[in-house]
Amino acid sequence: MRLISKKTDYAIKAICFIAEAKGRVVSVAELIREFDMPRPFLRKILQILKKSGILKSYKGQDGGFTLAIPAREIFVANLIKIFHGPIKLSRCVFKERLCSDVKTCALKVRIDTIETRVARELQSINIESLLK
Amino acid sequence: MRLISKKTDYAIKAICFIAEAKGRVVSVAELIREFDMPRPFLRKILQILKKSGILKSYKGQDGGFTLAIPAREIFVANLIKIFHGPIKLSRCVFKERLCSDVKTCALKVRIDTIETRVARELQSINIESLLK
DNA sequence: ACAAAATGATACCAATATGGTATCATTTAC
DNA sequence: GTAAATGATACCATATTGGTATCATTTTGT
Ligand code: FES
Ligand code: FES
Repeated sequence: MRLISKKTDYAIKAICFIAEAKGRVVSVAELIREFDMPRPFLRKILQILKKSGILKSYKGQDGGFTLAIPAREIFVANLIKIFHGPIKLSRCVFKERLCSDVKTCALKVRIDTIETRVARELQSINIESLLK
Repeated sequence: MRLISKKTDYAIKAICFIAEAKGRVVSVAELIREFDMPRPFLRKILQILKKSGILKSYKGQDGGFTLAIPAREIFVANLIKIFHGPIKLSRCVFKERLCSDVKTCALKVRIDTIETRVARELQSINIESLLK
């Protein structure tokens, strides 16, 4: 049970590095020189980030990536969502007929509360706040 | 990413039912009559709960399970721990050499804060509070 | 024109965690 | 002694996550 998977973690590190380059185009080659990540895996991650509108990419020699939006507007919650879908920590396995009243189910209510709080906190962490 | 897996959910439901029987011995047969759970899977879960000291078991005809400790003292966090180990939502994939200073790593600090809060809240939900 | 260096797209495989089954041994009540 | 229950254990199925491989496309520099 993890909030931050490897994908998310690699993504955060890469985005931070790209953010610190302040507009200079950063290639995968440069990133793996900096971090110890599997090259093809990182490539896949960056491609997804590009498709999601977090990064801009430049093909060809001297190509690479830059941020597509300011670091201040990229949130950890966004990244988790991109790789793992919406944050849903509980998922009741009992259908209507088994839980006497889903609306007021004590367990569901309490787990949902925790879930909402976690989601809000993850939404409050932006990349800018993680830079040196 | 879920806080409550099927194992945990089944366990909670079963424990609640056993708690509501107020000391009467409850068999797996009775539980699957009440809930729609796969019999061998539920058996495995109950065996683990027994080994963990949550349930007491009685073999032989008319056997089954009762609570080993009061419902008030069984917490959702305990059950998650039994089936999935300690609650660790983050797990940094970067070793010392990559994170400039693990002690003050901004990401780690913030995720750890969330984790601690979640763990505390799950620790505050006991089975008694989930009974009808 | 062409080669080198980069990303784009896509298919595939590996490892792990979770969900679930099957079988036989043991105990107990009647 | 038999039926009905749990104990123990090995095994399998499915989903998620982590990771590789390959080829196509684009761009830069000579
Ligand atoms: S048991 Fe799932 S909502 Fe109550
Ligand atoms: S990157 Fe893991 S502790 Fe900082």
